Amino acid sequence: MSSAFDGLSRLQIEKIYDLLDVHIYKFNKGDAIFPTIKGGNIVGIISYGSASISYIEYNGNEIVLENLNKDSVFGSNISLISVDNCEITAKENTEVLLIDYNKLINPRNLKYPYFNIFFNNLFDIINTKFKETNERVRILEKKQIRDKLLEYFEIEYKKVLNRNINLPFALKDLADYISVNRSAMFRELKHLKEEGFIDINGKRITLQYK
Amino acid sequence: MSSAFDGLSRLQIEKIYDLLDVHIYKFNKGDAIFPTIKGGNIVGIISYGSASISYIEYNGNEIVLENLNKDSVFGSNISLISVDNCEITAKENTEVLLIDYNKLINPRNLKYPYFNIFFNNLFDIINTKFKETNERVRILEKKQIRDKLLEYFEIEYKKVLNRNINLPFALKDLADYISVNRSAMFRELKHLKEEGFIDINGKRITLQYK
DNA sequence: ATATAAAAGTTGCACTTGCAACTTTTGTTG
DNA sequence: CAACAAAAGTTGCAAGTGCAACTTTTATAT
Repeated sequence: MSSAFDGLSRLQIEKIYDLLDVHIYKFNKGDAIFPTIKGGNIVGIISYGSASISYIEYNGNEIVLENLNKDSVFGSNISLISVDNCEITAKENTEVLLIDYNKLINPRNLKYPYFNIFFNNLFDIINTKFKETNERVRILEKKQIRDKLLEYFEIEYKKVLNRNINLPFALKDLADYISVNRSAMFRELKHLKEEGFIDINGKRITLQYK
Repeated sequence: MSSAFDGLSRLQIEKIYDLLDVHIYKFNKGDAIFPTIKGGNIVGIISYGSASISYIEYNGNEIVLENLNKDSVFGSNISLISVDNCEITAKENTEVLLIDYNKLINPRNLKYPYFNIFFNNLFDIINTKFKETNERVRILEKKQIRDKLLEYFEIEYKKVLNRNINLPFALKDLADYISVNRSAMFRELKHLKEEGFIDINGKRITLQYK
Protein backbone atom coordinates (compact mmCIF):
# COMPACT_ATOMS: atom_id res chain seq x y z
CA MET A 1 0.00 0.00 0.00
CA SER A 2 1.62 3.23 -1.11
CA SER A 3 0.97 6.57 0.43
CA ALA A 4 0.37 9.92 -1.19
CA PHE A 5 3.34 11.19 0.77
CA ASP A 6 5.81 8.52 -0.30
CA GLY A 7 9.24 9.92 -1.07
CA LEU A 8 8.66 13.15 0.82
CA SER A 9 10.42 14.42 3.92
CA ARG A 10 8.57 15.60 6.99
CA LEU A 11 9.40 19.17 5.98
CA GLN A 12 8.13 18.73 2.43
CA ILE A 13 4.92 17.20 3.69
CA GLU A 14 4.37 20.25 5.87
CA LYS A 15 4.99 22.51 2.91
CA ILE A 16 2.30 20.63 1.02
CA TYR A 17 -0.04 21.08 3.96
CA ASP A 18 0.52 24.82 3.69
CA LEU A 19 0.38 24.95 -0.07
CA LEU A 20 -2.93 23.11 -0.28
CA ASP A 21 -4.36 24.50 2.94
CA VAL A 22 -4.86 20.94 4.17
CA HIS A 23 -7.46 20.63 6.89
CA ILE A 24 -6.96 18.00 9.54
CA TYR A 25 -10.02 16.51 11.18
CA LYS A 26 -10.26 13.88 13.87
CA PHE A 27 -13.19 11.54 14.25
CA ASN A 28 -14.26 9.07 16.89
CA LYS A 29 -15.67 5.64 16.23
CA GLY A 30 -19.07 5.91 14.60
CA ASP A 31 -18.72 9.55 13.57
CA ALA A 32 -19.98 10.48 10.15
CA ILE A 33 -17.20 11.96 8.10
CA PHE A 34 -19.40 12.89 5.22
CA PRO A 35 -21.14 16.08 6.42
CA THR A 36 -17.77 17.76 6.49
CA ILE A 37 -16.81 16.91 2.96
CA LYS A 38 -20.06 16.57 1.06
CA GLY A 39 -20.92 19.16 -1.48
CA GLY A 40 -17.51 20.71 -1.81
CA ASN A 41 -15.03 19.23 -4.22
CA ILE A 42 -12.80 17.77 -1.61
CA VAL A 43 -10.25 14.99 -1.55
CA GLY A 44 -9.73 13.03 1.65
CA ILE A 45 -6.73 11.07 2.82
CA ILE A 46 -6.83 8.87 5.91
CA SER A 47 -3.69 9.65 7.92
CA TYR A 48 -4.48 7.09 10.61
CA GLY A 49 -7.42 4.96 11.68
CA SER A 50 -10.06 3.51 9.39
CA ALA A 51 -13.50 4.21 7.98
CA SER A 52 -16.08 2.64 5.71
CA ILE A 53 -17.99 3.98 2.75
CA SER A 54 -21.53 2.66 2.72
CA TYR A 55 -24.95 3.46 1.39
CA ILE A 56 -28.51 2.51 2.17
CA GLU A 57 -30.30 0.47 -0.45
CA TYR A 58 -33.85 1.01 -1.65
CA ASN A 59 -34.89 -1.80 0.69
CA GLY A 60 -33.11 -0.35 3.71
CA ASN A 61 -30.08 -2.65 3.67
CA GLU A 62 -26.75 -1.06 4.35
CA ILE A 63 -24.14 -1.93 1.76
CA VAL A 64 -20.48 -1.40 2.54
CA LEU A 65 -18.83 -0.24 -0.66
CA GLU A 66 -15.33 0.01 0.60
CA ASN A 67 -13.14 0.07 3.64
CA LEU A 68 -10.70 2.91 4.02
CA ASN A 69 -7.50 2.39 5.95
CA LYS A 70 -4.35 4.36 6.61
CA ASP A 71 -3.25 6.15 3.43
CA SER A 72 -6.52 5.49 1.61
CA VAL A 73 -7.65 8.31 -0.67
CA PHE A 74 -11.27 9.09 -1.34
CA GLY A 75 -13.47 11.79 -2.83
CA SER A 76 -16.07 12.11 -5.53
CA ASN A 77 -14.02 14.46 -7.67
CA ILE A 78 -10.79 12.63 -7.85
CA SER A 79 -11.87 9.51 -9.63
CA LEU A 80 -11.61 7.29 -6.64
CA ILE A 81 -14.88 6.08 -5.41
CA SER A 82 -18.29 7.52 -6.03
CA VAL A 83 -18.91 9.10 -2.67
CA ASP A 84 -22.19 10.68 -3.73
CA ASN A 85 -25.18 9.29 -1.88
CA CYS A 86 -22.86 7.49 0.48
CA GLU A 87 -22.02 7.77 4.14
CA ILE A 88 -18.47 7.64 5.39
CA THR A 89 -18.22 6.41 8.94
CA ALA A 90 -15.15 6.26 11.16
CA LYS A 91 -14.54 2.74 12.50
CA GLU A 92 -12.16 3.90 15.21
CA ASN A 93 -10.24 7.04 16.15
CA THR A 94 -9.43 8.33 12.72
CA GLU A 95 -7.64 11.34 11.32
CA VAL A 96 -8.54 12.60 7.89
CA LEU A 97 -6.78 15.17 5.74
CA LEU A 98 -9.15 17.19 3.61
CA ILE A 99 -7.90 19.02 0.56
CA ASP A 100 -9.81 21.39 -1.66
CA TYR A 101 -9.90 19.77 -5.08
CA ASN A 102 -9.45 23.09 -6.83
CA LYS A 103 -6.27 23.79 -4.92
CA LEU A 104 -5.05 20.34 -5.78
CA ILE A 105 -5.35 20.90 -9.50
CA ASN A 106 -4.10 24.47 -9.35
CA PRO A 107 -1.31 24.51 -11.92
CA ARG A 108 0.68 27.07 -9.96
CA ASN A 109 1.55 24.36 -7.46
CA LEU A 110 3.30 22.32 -10.09
CA LYS A 111 6.37 24.49 -9.95
CA TYR A 112 7.26 22.87 -6.62
CA PRO A 113 9.07 19.56 -7.15
CA TYR A 114 7.76 18.13 -3.90
CA PHE A 115 4.22 18.90 -5.02
CA ASN A 116 4.80 16.99 -8.24
CA ILE A 117 5.87 13.96 -6.27
CA PHE A 118 2.72 14.24 -4.20
CA PHE A 119 0.51 14.71 -7.26
CA ASN A 120 2.05 11.77 -9.08
CA ASN A 121 1.62 9.61 -5.99
CA LEU A 122 -2.05 10.54 -5.92
CA PHE A 123 -2.44 9.83 -9.60
CA ASP A 124 -0.76 6.49 -9.08
CA ILE A 125 -3.11 5.54 -6.25
CA ILE A 126 -6.08 6.45 -8.41
CA ASN A 127 -4.69 4.46 -11.29
CA THR A 128 -4.17 1.37 -9.17
CA LYS A 129 -7.65 1.69 -7.76
CA PHE A 130 -9.19 1.92 -11.18
CA LYS A 131 -7.29 -1.06 -12.50
CA GLU A 132 -8.48 -3.08 -9.53
CA THR A 133 -12.05 -2.02 -10.21
CA ASN A 134 -11.78 -3.04 -13.84
CA GLU A 135 -10.43 -6.42 -12.79
CA ARG A 136 -13.40 -6.91 -10.52
CA VAL A 137 -15.82 -5.92 -13.27
CA ARG A 138 -14.36 -8.62 -15.49
CA ILE A 139 -15.15 -11.14 -12.79
CA LEU A 140 -18.59 -9.81 -11.91
CA GLU A 141 -19.57 -9.79 -15.58
CA LYS A 142 -19.33 -13.56 -15.67
CA LYS A 143 -22.70 -15.19 -15.16
CA GLN A 144 -21.68 -18.39 -13.47
CA ILE A 145 -19.72 -18.95 -10.29
CA ARG A 146 -17.31 -21.28 -12.05
CA ASP A 147 -16.53 -18.65 -14.67
CA LYS A 148 -16.09 -15.98 -12.02
CA LEU A 149 -13.64 -18.17 -10.16
CA LEU A 150 -11.71 -19.06 -13.30
CA GLU A 151 -11.54 -15.40 -14.27
CA TYR A 152 -10.26 -14.55 -10.82
CA PHE A 153 -7.62 -17.27 -11.09
CA GLU A 154 -6.65 -16.03 -14.55
CA ILE A 155 -6.14 -12.47 -13.34
CA GLU A 156 -4.14 -13.54 -10.31
CA TYR A 157 -2.12 -16.01 -12.37
CA LYS A 158 -1.06 -13.29 -14.79
CA LYS A 159 0.14 -11.16 -11.90
CA VAL A 160 2.50 -13.71 -10.44
CA LEU A 161 2.95 -16.18 -13.33
CA ASN A 162 2.78 -18.94 -10.77
CA ARG A 163 0.34 -21.84 -10.56
CA ASN A 164 0.10 -21.26 -6.84
CA ILE A 165 -2.25 -18.47 -5.91
CA ASN A 166 -2.25 -17.23 -2.34
CA LEU A 167 -5.55 -15.68 -1.46
CA PRO A 168 -4.99 -12.28 0.15
CA PHE A 169 -8.14 -12.79 2.20
CA ALA A 170 -10.39 -15.45 3.71
CA LEU A 171 -12.52 -17.64 1.48
CA LYS A 172 -15.68 -15.95 2.68
CA ASP A 173 -14.18 -12.64 1.58
CA LEU A 174 -13.49 -14.11 -1.84
CA ALA A 175 -17.19 -14.92 -2.02
CA ASP A 176 -17.99 -11.28 -1.25
CA TYR A 177 -15.43 -10.09 -3.78
CA ILE A 178 -16.89 -12.12 -6.62
CA SER A 179 -20.33 -11.43 -5.18
CA VAL A 180 -21.76 -14.91 -4.81
CA ASN A 181 -23.12 -16.97 -1.97
CA ARG A 182 -20.38 -18.39 0.19
CA SER A 183 -21.71 -21.94 0.29
CA ALA A 184 -22.38 -21.94 -3.42
CA MET A 185 -18.85 -20.76 -4.09
CA PHE A 186 -17.53 -23.47 -1.86
CA ARG A 187 -19.52 -26.11 -3.66
CA GLU A 188 -18.08 -24.90 -6.96
CA LEU A 189 -14.53 -24.91 -5.59
CA LYS A 190 -15.12 -28.49 -4.53
CA HIS A 191 -16.32 -29.40 -8.01
CA LEU A 192 -13.27 -27.76 -9.59
CA LYS A 193 -11.11 -29.75 -7.21
CA GLU A 194 -12.93 -33.02 -7.92
CA GLU A 195 -12.58 -32.44 -11.64
CA GLY A 196 -8.85 -31.92 -11.22
CA PHE A 197 -8.70 -28.26 -12.24
CA ILE A 198 -7.45 -26.96 -8.95
CA ASP A 199 -6.10 -27.97 -5.59
CA ILE A 200 -6.85 -26.13 -2.38
CA ASN A 201 -4.78 -25.98 0.78
CA GLY A 202 -6.14 -23.33 3.05
CA LYS A 203 -5.56 -20.03 1.32
CA ARG A 204 -3.32 -21.56 -1.33
CA ILE A 205 -4.96 -22.57 -4.58
CA THR A 206 -2.94 -24.45 -7.16
CA LEU A 207 -4.02 -24.29 -10.79
CA GLN A 208 -3.52 -27.81 -12.15
CA TYR A 209 -4.34 -26.75 -15.70
CA LYS A 210 -1.47 -24.27 -15.98
CA MET B 1 -20.05 13.05 -24.81
CA SER B 2 -17.41 15.63 -24.14
CA SER B 3 -14.15 15.84 -25.96
CA ALA B 4 -10.67 16.39 -24.61
CA PHE B 5 -10.49 19.42 -26.91
CA ASP B 6 -13.69 21.10 -25.76
CA GLY B 7 -13.31 24.83 -25.36
CA LEU B 8 -10.20 25.02 -27.51
CA SER B 9 -9.72 26.76 -30.83
CA ARG B 10 -8.26 25.06 -33.89
CA LEU B 11 -5.04 26.96 -33.28
CA GLN B 12 -4.84 25.98 -29.62
CA ILE B 13 -5.43 22.36 -30.50
CA GLU B 14 -2.53 22.50 -32.94
CA LYS B 15 -0.35 24.03 -30.25
CA ILE B 16 -1.23 21.10 -28.01
CA TYR B 17 -0.30 18.71 -30.82
CA ASP B 18 3.13 20.36 -30.94
CA LEU B 19 3.55 20.61 -27.20
CA LEU B 20 2.78 16.96 -26.57
CA ASP B 21 4.30 15.69 -29.80
CA VAL B 22 0.98 14.07 -30.65
CA HIS B 23 1.27 11.22 -33.13
CA ILE B 24 -1.56 10.67 -35.55
CA TYR B 25 -2.20 7.17 -36.81
CA LYS B 26 -4.82 5.92 -39.22
CA PHE B 27 -6.20 2.42 -39.14
CA ASN B 28 -8.42 0.43 -41.46
CA LYS B 29 -11.23 -1.83 -40.38
CA GLY B 30 -9.84 -4.83 -38.53
CA ASP B 31 -6.43 -3.34 -37.89
CA ALA B 32 -4.91 -3.95 -34.50
CA ILE B 33 -4.18 -0.66 -32.80
CA PHE B 34 -2.42 -2.24 -29.91
CA PRO B 35 1.05 -3.06 -31.28
CA THR B 36 1.63 0.63 -31.71
CA ILE B 37 0.80 1.62 -28.19
CA LYS B 38 1.54 -1.38 -26.05
CA GLY B 39 4.45 -1.22 -23.72
CA GLY B 40 4.94 2.50 -23.77
CA ASN B 41 2.97 4.67 -21.44
CA ILE B 42 0.72 6.13 -24.05
CA VAL B 43 -2.68 7.77 -24.01
CA GLY B 44 -4.93 7.38 -27.01
CA ILE B 45 -7.77 9.58 -28.23
CA ILE B 46 -10.04 8.54 -31.07
CA SER B 47 -10.36 11.55 -33.37
CA TYR B 48 -12.76 9.80 -35.72
CA GLY B 49 -14.00 6.29 -36.38
CA SER B 50 -14.45 3.58 -33.79
CA ALA B 51 -12.66 0.64 -32.21
CA SER B 52 -13.24 -2.03 -29.63
CA ILE B 53 -11.19 -3.19 -26.67
CA SER B 54 -11.42 -6.93 -26.26
CA TYR B 55 -9.55 -9.84 -24.78
CA ILE B 56 -9.48 -13.58 -25.21
CA GLU B 57 -10.75 -15.61 -22.30
CA TYR B 58 -9.13 -18.75 -20.91
CA ASN B 59 -11.65 -20.76 -22.95
CA GLY B 60 -10.98 -18.91 -26.18
CA ASN B 61 -14.04 -16.69 -26.14
CA GLU B 62 -13.53 -13.11 -27.19
CA ILE B 63 -14.94 -10.64 -24.70
CA VAL B 64 -15.58 -7.08 -25.78
CA LEU B 65 -14.73 -4.87 -22.82
CA GLU B 66 -15.60 -1.57 -24.35
CA ASN B 67 -16.40 0.23 -27.53
CA LEU B 68 -14.44 3.33 -28.35
CA ASN B 69 -16.02 6.04 -30.45
CA LYS B 70 -15.10 9.54 -31.52
CA ASP B 71 -13.50 11.40 -28.60
CA SER B 72 -13.05 8.28 -26.50
CA VAL B 73 -9.89 8.25 -24.43
CA PHE B 74 -8.02 5.08 -23.59
CA GLY B 75 -4.69 3.91 -22.21
CA SER B 76 -3.41 1.77 -19.39
CA ASN B 77 -1.63 4.59 -17.62
CA ILE B 78 -4.35 7.14 -17.49
CA SER B 79 -6.85 5.34 -15.33
CA LEU B 80 -9.28 4.70 -18.12
CA ILE B 81 -9.56 1.11 -19.00
CA SER B 82 -7.16 -1.64 -18.27
CA VAL B 83 -5.67 -2.08 -21.70
CA ASP B 84 -3.13 -4.64 -20.57
CA ASN B 85 -3.70 -8.09 -22.05
CA CYS B 86 -6.26 -6.61 -24.41
CA GLU B 87 -6.48 -6.07 -28.12
CA ILE B 88 -7.73 -2.85 -29.60
CA THR B 89 -9.23 -3.31 -33.03
CA ALA B 90 -10.45 -0.66 -35.44
CA LYS B 91 -14.07 -1.22 -36.48
CA GLU B 92 -13.86 1.13 -39.47
CA ASN B 93 -11.50 3.76 -40.82
CA THR B 94 -10.26 5.24 -37.60
CA GLU B 95 -7.83 7.95 -36.64
CA VAL B 96 -6.12 7.79 -33.29
CA LEU B 97 -4.05 10.41 -31.51
CA LEU B 98 -1.28 8.95 -29.42
CA ILE B 99 0.31 10.95 -26.66
CA ASP B 100 3.30 10.04 -24.56
CA TYR B 101 2.02 9.81 -21.01
CA ASN B 102 5.17 11.36 -19.61
CA LYS B 103 4.77 14.41 -21.81
CA LEU B 104 1.17 14.66 -20.70
CA ILE B 105 2.07 14.90 -17.05
CA ASN B 106 5.10 17.09 -17.63
CA PRO B 107 4.49 20.00 -15.26
CA ARG B 108 6.17 22.46 -17.61
CA ASN B 109 3.18 22.26 -19.90
CA LEU B 110 0.89 23.57 -17.22
CA LYS B 111 2.07 27.13 -17.78
CA TYR B 112 0.01 27.20 -20.97
CA PRO B 113 -3.63 28.04 -20.25
CA TYR B 114 -4.85 26.04 -23.25
CA PHE B 115 -2.99 23.00 -21.98
CA ASN B 116 -4.74 23.31 -18.63
CA ILE B 117 -8.08 23.28 -20.36
CA PHE B 118 -7.04 20.15 -22.20
CA PHE B 119 -5.72 18.49 -19.07
CA ASN B 120 -8.83 19.29 -17.09
CA ASN B 121 -10.99 17.96 -19.90
CA LEU B 122 -9.03 14.72 -19.81
CA PHE B 123 -9.33 14.50 -16.06
CA ASP B 124 -13.04 15.09 -16.37
CA ILE B 125 -13.46 12.30 -18.91
CA ILE B 126 -11.54 9.93 -16.64
CA ASN B 127 -13.62 10.97 -13.68
CA THR B 128 -16.90 10.39 -15.51
CA LYS B 129 -15.69 7.03 -16.71
CA PHE B 130 -14.77 5.93 -13.22
CA LYS B 131 -18.07 7.03 -11.75
CA GLU B 132 -19.86 5.06 -14.44
CA THR B 133 -17.78 2.02 -13.63
CA ASN B 134 -18.57 2.32 -9.95
CA GLU B 135 -22.27 2.56 -10.77
CA ARG B 136 -22.03 -0.60 -12.78
CA VAL B 137 -20.21 -2.42 -9.99
CA ARG B 138 -23.06 -1.59 -7.64
CA ILE B 139 -25.42 -3.27 -10.05
CA LEU B 140 -23.22 -6.26 -10.84
CA GLU B 141 -22.69 -6.88 -7.13
CA LYS B 142 -26.36 -7.71 -6.72
CA LYS B 143 -26.99 -11.42 -6.90
CA GLN B 144 -30.46 -11.48 -8.38
CA ILE B 145 -31.76 -10.01 -11.60
CA ARG B 146 -34.56 -8.22 -9.78
CA ASP B 147 -32.10 -6.52 -7.46
CA LYS B 148 -29.85 -5.58 -10.35
CA LEU B 149 -32.75 -3.99 -12.16
CA LEU B 150 -33.96 -2.14 -9.07
CA GLU B 151 -30.44 -0.88 -8.42
CA TYR B 152 -30.22 0.30 -12.00
CA PHE B 153 -33.55 2.09 -11.66
CA GLU B 154 -32.42 3.64 -8.39
CA ILE B 155 -29.25 5.02 -9.93
CA GLU B 156 -31.04 6.39 -12.97
CA TYR B 157 -33.84 7.81 -10.84
CA LYS B 158 -31.40 9.77 -8.72
CA LYS B 159 -29.88 11.27 -11.84
CA VAL B 160 -33.09 12.71 -13.23
CA LEU B 161 -35.40 12.68 -10.17
CA ASN B 162 -38.15 11.53 -12.46
CA ARG B 163 -40.25 8.37 -12.25
CA ASN B 164 -39.86 7.99 -15.99
CA ILE B 165 -36.59 6.46 -17.02
CA ASN B 166 -35.63 6.50 -20.67
CA LEU B 167 -33.25 3.72 -21.48
CA PRO B 168 -30.27 5.08 -23.40
CA PHE B 169 -29.99 1.76 -25.21
CA ALA B 170 -31.98 -1.24 -26.37
CA LEU B 171 -33.31 -3.71 -23.82
CA LYS B 172 -30.88 -6.36 -25.00
CA ASP B 173 -28.07 -3.92 -24.25
CA LEU B 174 -29.45 -3.40 -20.77
CA ALA B 175 -29.16 -7.15 -20.31
CA ASP B 176 -25.50 -6.95 -21.34
CA TYR B 177 -24.93 -3.97 -19.08
CA ILE B 178 -26.28 -5.71 -16.00
CA SER B 179 -24.71 -8.93 -17.29
CA VAL B 180 -27.67 -11.28 -17.28
CA ASN B 181 -29.43 -13.39 -19.86
CA ARG B 182 -31.72 -11.31 -22.06
CA SER B 183 -34.74 -13.60 -21.77
CA ALA B 184 -34.30 -13.95 -18.04
CA MET B 185 -34.15 -10.20 -17.67
CA PHE B 186 -37.27 -9.85 -19.73
CA ARG B 187 -39.10 -12.35 -17.60
CA GLU B 188 -38.13 -10.39 -14.50
CA LEU B 189 -39.25 -7.10 -16.06
CA LYS B 190 -42.59 -8.75 -16.77
CA HIS B 191 -42.88 -9.88 -13.16
CA LEU B 192 -42.07 -6.38 -11.91
CA LYS B 193 -44.74 -5.07 -14.24
CA GLU B 194 -47.32 -7.66 -13.15
CA GLU B 195 -46.62 -6.85 -9.51
CA GLY B 196 -47.20 -3.18 -10.20
CA PHE B 197 -43.70 -1.94 -9.50
CA ILE B 198 -43.01 -0.64 -12.97
CA ASP B 199 -44.59 0.08 -16.30
CA ILE B 200 -42.82 -0.39 -19.62
CA ASN B 201 -43.47 1.39 -22.89
CA GLY B 202 -40.68 0.64 -25.30
CA LYS B 203 -37.60 2.26 -23.87
CA ARG B 204 -39.52 4.19 -21.24
CA ILE B 205 -39.80 2.61 -17.84
CA THR B 206 -42.02 4.23 -15.22
CA LEU B 207 -41.31 3.53 -11.57
CA GLN B 208 -44.73 3.16 -9.93
CA TYR B 209 -43.24 2.94 -6.45
CA LYS B 210 -41.66 6.39 -6.57
C1' DA C 1 -44.01 -1.08 -50.66
C1' DT C 2 -41.59 -5.15 -49.93
C1' DA C 3 -37.78 -7.68 -48.29
C1' DT C 4 -34.65 -8.35 -44.69
C1' DA C 5 -32.65 -7.89 -40.50
C1' DA C 6 -32.76 -6.73 -35.77
C1' DA C 7 -34.93 -6.33 -31.54
C1' DA C 8 -38.72 -7.55 -28.51
C1' DG C 9 -41.35 -10.77 -26.40
C1' DT C 10 -42.48 -15.80 -24.85
C1' DT C 11 -41.90 -20.42 -22.99
C1' DG C 12 -40.14 -25.02 -21.20
C1' DC C 13 -36.54 -27.19 -19.16
C1' DA C 14 -32.28 -28.38 -17.04
C1' DC C 15 -29.00 -26.66 -14.27
C1' DT C 16 -27.19 -23.34 -11.09
C1' DT C 17 -27.53 -20.70 -7.15
C1' DG C 18 -29.03 -18.61 -2.81
C1' DC C 19 -30.33 -19.67 1.50
C1' DA C 20 -30.86 -21.81 5.84
C1' DA C 21 -29.35 -24.87 9.01
C1' DC C 22 -26.33 -27.33 10.33
C1' DT C 23 -21.12 -29.72 11.83
C1' DT C 24 -16.32 -29.32 12.01
C1' DT C 25 -12.12 -26.89 12.16
C1' DT C 26 -9.29 -23.04 13.16
C1' DG C 27 -8.18 -18.93 15.60
C1' DT C 28 -8.42 -15.79 19.63
C1' DT C 29 -8.60 -14.29 24.33
C1' DG C 30 -8.60 -14.18 29.26
C1' DC D 1 -6.13 -24.62 28.26
C1' DA D 2 -10.80 -23.75 28.40
C1' DA D 3 -14.24 -20.96 26.41
C1' DC D 4 -15.74 -18.55 22.73
C1' DA D 5 -15.96 -16.69 18.26
C1' DA D 6 -15.06 -16.91 13.53
C1' DA D 7 -14.22 -19.25 9.47
C1' DA D 8 -14.46 -23.50 6.81
C1' DG D 9 -16.94 -27.10 5.13
C1' DT D 10 -21.53 -29.73 4.05
C1' DT D 11 -26.19 -30.57 2.51
C1' DG D 12 -31.23 -30.35 0.94
C1' DC D 13 -34.32 -27.71 -1.20
C1' DA D 14 -36.85 -24.06 -3.39
C1' DA D 15 -36.25 -20.49 -6.32
C1' DG D 16 -33.85 -18.21 -9.90
C1' DT D 17 -31.39 -18.19 -14.14
C1' DG D 18 -29.25 -19.44 -18.59
C1' DC D 19 -30.20 -21.23 -22.73
C1' DA D 20 -32.39 -22.66 -26.84
C1' DA D 21 -35.94 -22.30 -29.81
C1' DC D 22 -39.29 -20.19 -31.03
C1' DT D 23 -43.15 -15.98 -32.62
C1' DT D 24 -44.17 -11.28 -33.07
C1' DT D 25 -43.05 -6.62 -33.62
C1' DT D 26 -40.23 -2.84 -35.07
C1' DA D 27 -36.61 -0.79 -37.73
C1' DT D 28 -33.80 -0.32 -42.01
C1' DA D 29 -32.78 -0.64 -46.64
C1' DT D 30 -33.70 -1.16 -51.63
